Amino acid sequence: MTAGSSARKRGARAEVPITAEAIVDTAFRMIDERGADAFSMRSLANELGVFPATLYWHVGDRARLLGLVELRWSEGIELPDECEHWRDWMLELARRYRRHALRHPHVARLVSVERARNVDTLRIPDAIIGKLSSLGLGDQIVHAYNAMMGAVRGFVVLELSMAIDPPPPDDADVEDDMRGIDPERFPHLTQHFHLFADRALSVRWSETSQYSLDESYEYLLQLLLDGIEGRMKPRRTRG
Amino acid sequence: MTAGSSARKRGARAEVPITAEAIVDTAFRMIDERGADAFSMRSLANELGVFPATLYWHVGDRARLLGLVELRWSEGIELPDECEHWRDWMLELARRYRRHALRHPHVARLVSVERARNVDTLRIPDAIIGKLSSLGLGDQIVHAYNAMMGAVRGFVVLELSMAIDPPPPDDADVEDDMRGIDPERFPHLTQHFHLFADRALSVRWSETSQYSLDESYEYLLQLLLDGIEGRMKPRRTRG
DNA sequence: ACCTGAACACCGTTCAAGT
DNA sequence: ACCTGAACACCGTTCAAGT
Repeated sequence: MTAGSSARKRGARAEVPITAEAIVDTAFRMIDERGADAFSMRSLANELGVFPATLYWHVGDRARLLGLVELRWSEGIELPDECEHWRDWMLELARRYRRHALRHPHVARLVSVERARNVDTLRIPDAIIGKLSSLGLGDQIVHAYNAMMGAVRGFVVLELSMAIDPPPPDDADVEDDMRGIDPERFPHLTQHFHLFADRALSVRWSETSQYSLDESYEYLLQLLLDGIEGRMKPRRTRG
Repeated sequence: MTAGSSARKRGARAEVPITAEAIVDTAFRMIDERGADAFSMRSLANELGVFPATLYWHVGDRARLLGLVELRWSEGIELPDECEHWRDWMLELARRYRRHALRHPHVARLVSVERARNVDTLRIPDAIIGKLSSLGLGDQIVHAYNAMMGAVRGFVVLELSMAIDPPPPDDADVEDDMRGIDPERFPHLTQHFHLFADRALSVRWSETSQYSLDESYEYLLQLLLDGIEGRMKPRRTRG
């Protein structure tokens, strides 16, 4: 009984037939509940009660499987109603994106980090382009798109990697890191430490910080949307 | 001669002594020149002519080694002169950061993606905080910092992952993907395809696209800096 | 202090062979 | 068409033992 508990005869079919869908399902659940480290082609096969080679028959290789997991994940994001004003629409989409990522941090991180062979939907990109195209941005539309996409997705990826990677689990190093930073080398951080402690990218340690980055995210979105708005009308680019 | 070409006697020292520095050096070079896949603790040990266990004695484990590689990489970023106006200073730093990342794409991606045990300098964060603190942002300073950090680093990470992950190497799929997108499902992308083709995040395929994201990056930076500037004076947040 | 040699417990992927 | 069983070529990490 190398694969699962019910040893099948060589070449016999599984009693409950394995499908690509069931594989993606289980992979998603494993990553979501037990973390990325608990997932491998072998552990997944074991969970399903089949041999690893079976997975390869159904979904290709690991990269393609992760592509399918990414697709399943992204389908969980619902687009806001079309009727909304573009600014509220964009704001709401960005919020939903981040909320969905924080709800499935392990999945969101793994698929955005590993070379997943793209089964990319273009569903969300297309919707964003649609909204932006009505703003009279001209050829700048592609830059507005890239700026939104890069900043929003990037922010969330960084947030996830801080939330997931356990910083060196040296017990009460918290206090050490806190007041232990060298005021000579890092004078500005020292001075404003009360504002940044456990609240800023690169200055965070407790994996589930009591302080979320909610406000910073909102701040970023306002910067982006204000900026795009300011470039809409034939008002000059700067000044 | 399992390790290197010159077989040493059991327990004998290496003729050229291995140091932590030499290990980080070689790791950096391997990742930089041959890509992340060519790097492993074993392949690195092999390159240095020692057994894997030697590395563990000098640098701890893989996560710590990557932390050191990250540190080495980040040291290659020089801070702009202090005398510059804050806006030009910030702009220049952001440009240098991206330039440095694009110069060492494999290193920059691997260390930003893998759980590297943080040997983080806080050199750059401290400098950024210093600049921001002179703008009269009040408590918003932490959000300005997070927004800049998240958007800039995030944009670059996404750009790198598109540049590195070889999209399915199906020869002239370029043309297939180009006009092959379903106009029913993705009407907006279809309509503005000439603007986005190979020029936008999620809509890029050739790994060394002739179109860079330079302009989009500049656009993003202007949005961010304009926004921060607009929130400096006791001028109201919106309107 | 520094390194070997071997072992442990894993990986992803391929493939002939079975039903 | 679908799955087994075994193999190939790797991993990261640990540890007793040597010098």
